[in-house]
Amino acid sequence: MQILYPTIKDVAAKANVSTATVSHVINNKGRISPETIKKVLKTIKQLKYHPSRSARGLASHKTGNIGFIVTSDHFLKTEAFYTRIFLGVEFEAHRHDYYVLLTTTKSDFKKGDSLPRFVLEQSIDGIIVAGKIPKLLLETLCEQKIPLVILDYIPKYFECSSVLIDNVRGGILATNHLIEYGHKNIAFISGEISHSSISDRLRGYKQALNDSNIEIDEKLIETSDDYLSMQNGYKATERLFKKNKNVTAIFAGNDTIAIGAMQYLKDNNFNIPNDISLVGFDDAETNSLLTPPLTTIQVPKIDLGIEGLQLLVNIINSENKMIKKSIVPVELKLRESTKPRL
Amino acid sequence: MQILYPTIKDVAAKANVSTATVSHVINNKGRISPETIKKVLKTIKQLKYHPSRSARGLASHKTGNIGFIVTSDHFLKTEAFYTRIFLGVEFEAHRHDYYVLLTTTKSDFKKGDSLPRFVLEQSIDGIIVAGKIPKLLLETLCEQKIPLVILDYIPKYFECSSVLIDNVRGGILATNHLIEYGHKNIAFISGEISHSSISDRLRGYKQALNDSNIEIDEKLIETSDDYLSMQNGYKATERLFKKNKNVTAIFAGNDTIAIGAMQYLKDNNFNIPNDISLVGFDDAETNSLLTPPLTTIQVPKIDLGIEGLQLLVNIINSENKMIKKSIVPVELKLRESTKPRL
DNA sequence: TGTATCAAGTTAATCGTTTAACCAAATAAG
DNA sequence: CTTATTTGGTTAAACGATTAACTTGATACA
Repeated sequence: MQILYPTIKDVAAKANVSTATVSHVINNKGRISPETIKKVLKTIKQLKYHPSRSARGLASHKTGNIGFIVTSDHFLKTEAFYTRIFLGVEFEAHRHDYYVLLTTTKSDFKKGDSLPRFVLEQSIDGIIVAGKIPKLLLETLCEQKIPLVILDYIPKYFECSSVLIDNVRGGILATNHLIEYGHKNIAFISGEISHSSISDRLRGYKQALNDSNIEIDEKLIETSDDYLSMQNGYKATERLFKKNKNVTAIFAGNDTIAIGAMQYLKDNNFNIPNDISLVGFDDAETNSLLTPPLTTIQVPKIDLGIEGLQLLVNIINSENKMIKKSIVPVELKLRESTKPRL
Repeated sequence: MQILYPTIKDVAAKANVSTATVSHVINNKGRISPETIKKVLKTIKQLKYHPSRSARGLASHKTGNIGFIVTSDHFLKTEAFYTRIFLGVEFEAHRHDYYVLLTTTKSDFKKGDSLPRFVLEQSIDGIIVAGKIPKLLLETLCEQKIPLVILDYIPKYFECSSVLIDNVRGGILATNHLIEYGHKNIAFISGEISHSSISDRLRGYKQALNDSNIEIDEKLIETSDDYLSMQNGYKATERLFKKNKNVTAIFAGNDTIAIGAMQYLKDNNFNIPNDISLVGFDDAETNSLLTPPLTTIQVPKIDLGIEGLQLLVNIINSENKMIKKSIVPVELKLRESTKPRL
């Protein structure tokens, strides 16, 4: 029933060489004369031959697949964010002739829980981890000695290759923007403050204030470790205004928090941007649909994925499995939720 | 360097049986006594053995992978829509122990262009096609005799297994909702009218009007074959109002078109929903962020993916490769962009 | 008692590559 | 003119499963 694909034997027979020669031509190995190479390549083309992945995998222990791991929590709650990273990875993988196997994992990985199937069944050559995953899982993965790159998260007490967003710089950009617009009472609100990305944004905020000789007022910093949801953005803003009456600008830890803040401000008859300027941090692509459109720090999620895959491919192809790190830049995306203070 | 995984031989040796017996136990084939099964399973657990995908693939011609094809155009322009479908497929694949290989393809597939790599390299057991893809590509895929399911699109002059959204019913629901709200001059606007999904929505619109004995006014129908973009939604609304002054409600072919319409209406000082009621058709998840939140027909994209994968697995496992079709229901999602006409 | 039948496994070929080890002819070196 | 080295391959053994065909001992049947 299934169509019969030509095998390496067919090519070898037709080209009057051994299968080893064909294999060598395909993989640019061994010593083959230019004429033979030409002849073999021509035959491959004629027969429309493509080596079987399974056979290659079995013989060479290279599968041509990359595993992509993200916790199901993250994926569901911040879908657009991780989806775009995945897309970046997938896009770049395509260029490098890899396929990406996506899997989600529980965020409460326990001892005895089994690793993603693609690890156990040895159907990947490397792993990309997107965002925070349980420490134990990460450790277990590293024990497998499979090349691994982690995106958008630095585990504490742990070294591994990673690609990060320049969160500190993003925090500085956002805060400086508000400072330049003449704001002095600039608040920072967020959830998940223990996540490296968020705490880095806060660090950027503080640094920018420092650099402008504005005193850091802890009452203007309203953080928690709750999830980055609209609800928690709403609540954080509520708490902020309970403690503080004279806020004129808010830098939110991410866009979802910002949308929650927006909601609170609308409910309490604050006008954005006339009364309050608001800056987010880009986890979503839909900010331009908001009223008013949200000024934010733009995170190149696709690029993050691309960079991650490139790094991984580098590691796979290099002998010395050294740890490499990379940081992708961010920029301010000016929209209508911020306004110079008169 | 790489950790050494146990092979079927290790299991066989330790359990004092042949590799064939182990294989039979794993695959529930052959005649093995309960005690032997128990013994083998125990050994497998002890050694933490997992069969290698590559080896299995080579020997049995089953890869455990599913290919997912979408045109890059669609994916980029309607990312959230296809992403969610992909997520549904991926989710269900996980349950069936499959992995999904995603690939994008150009929307102008020509004779001589090569098929997705996973087809050529035989690294998939079945294919899911999401949305409209070039006819020639679809035909070429079908020639390969690989089980295939197409989602959210029916090619003309072509039979294959598919899962579709109940677009006609969606059109009826949207239109009936407006009728029940007392609207008479209900417009339909859209792009891509030649796409089966859109033309079905229009059919639903017409049928609903008919059923309520409202005459169909062609001047109230403003369609084109342009892409479903906000810009084209804007333009379509503009054209609509040029021809027509007394529209009180608009049913848009999808949410993006609706957002474009919203923009036009705002720019021209129409109030939604007081002056004009607006209904979309759900391609996005972000409608609740709009002002006002958009009433729409909710499309269960995740379910569409799930259903698609189930159908595909059915086909893979069944002897007779007959064509199966499935339709997923839609429902009205009431928000604030529609209002009873006084 | 002799012969089928059946249960429970085993043997060995096979899937389509890769690759270490080998080889023959040509060239280079001394 | 030998002997070493290089060039351009080939041979055959893996890789780790699956599976058709076979075996062997037990049971059933006539």
